[in-house]
Amino acid sequence: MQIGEAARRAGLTVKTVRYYANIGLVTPQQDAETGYRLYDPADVAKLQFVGKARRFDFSVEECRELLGLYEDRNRPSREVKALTMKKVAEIDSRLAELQSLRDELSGLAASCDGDHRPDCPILNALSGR
Amino acid sequence: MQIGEAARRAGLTVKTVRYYANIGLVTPQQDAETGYRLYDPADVAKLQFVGKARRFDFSVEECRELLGLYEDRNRPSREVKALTMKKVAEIDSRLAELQSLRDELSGLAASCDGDHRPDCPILNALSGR
DNA sequence: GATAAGCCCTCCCCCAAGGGGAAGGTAAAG
DNA sequence: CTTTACCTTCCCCTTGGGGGAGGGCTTATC
Repeated sequence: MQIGEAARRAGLTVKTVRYYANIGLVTPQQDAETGYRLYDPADVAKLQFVGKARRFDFSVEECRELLGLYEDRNRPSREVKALTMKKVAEIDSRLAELQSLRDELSGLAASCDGDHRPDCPILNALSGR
Repeated sequence: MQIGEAARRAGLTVKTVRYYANIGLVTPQQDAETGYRLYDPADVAKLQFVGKARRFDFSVEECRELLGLYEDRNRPSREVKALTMKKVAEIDSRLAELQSLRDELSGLAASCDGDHRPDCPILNALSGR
C-alpha cells in the first residue's frame, strides 16, 4: 500500500512516516519506477509499534532499540524490561520535579490577591526577594 | 560588569545570557569601542528573574510577558496571577498524563519476567496484541 | 481534449532554547 | 613578548517532525 494508507492505519501523519523512512527506522520497499514508498502489513505493524512507544514517551532512538528487540526473535526479554524500567524511573523523577514546581507555583498564586496592588508576591518571589 | 560575571551571578551560562540579549529579552548596554556587552545590577536582577521563571517551566515568551509585568510599576497583579494559574493548570495536566503513562509502563514491566522467553508482554503490548 | 482532484515525490526552511566550536579582537599578567 | 582569560560574531547541531513550494502521476469529470 502507499504511504497515505499506511499512515492512516498506523495513526500517524504522512510526514512522520516519511521521516521514519528517512532516518531508517521503518524502511518500506520503494517502487523503482514511480519512487513511491510501498508498505506491507509488517511495516504497518512496525509503524503502529513505534507510534505506541512514542506515546509512551520513548525517544525515537529508544524506539529503534525496542524495534530491534521486537524483530529479533531470540532477544532476551530482560533487555526490554530494563529499558522499560529505566523509562519508568525517568518518568518518576520528572514527576517529582513537576510536582514540586506545581506546589511552589500554586503556593505563590494562593498568596497573591490578584488585585491592583503594585506589590505582587509572585513577582517578588521570582525576583528573589 | 561583563557578560561572564553577569552570567555567574545569575546562575546562567554565557551562551544563554547572550541568547537573551539577542532575542531582546534582557538587553544590556554595549561598549561602542570593544563591542562588549555591559550588564548593570538591574540587568542581573532581570536575568535572575528569568532564570527562576524558566526553572518554573515558563517559556521564554512567558518570561518576556512576566518581565514586562515585573518592570511595569503599575501592572495589575491580576495578570501575573492569571499567568501563574494557567501554568499550574498546564503542569497539572502534564502530571496526570505522565502518571497514567508511568502506571501503564510499570504494569507492563511487572508482568514481564525478564528472562529469556521469546514472549515478552511489553513487546506484545506495544505491538497491539 | 482540457482540467481538476487526489495521490505521491524531493527540497528547503521553520519551531524551542540554546550548545559547541571556529576565527578573531582585547586586556591584564608574567 | 607571549600566555591566559576574556569577549565578539558566525554557523551548524540538537528533537521530532510541520509547512509549503514545485513538480509528477493517474483518474474522473466537463
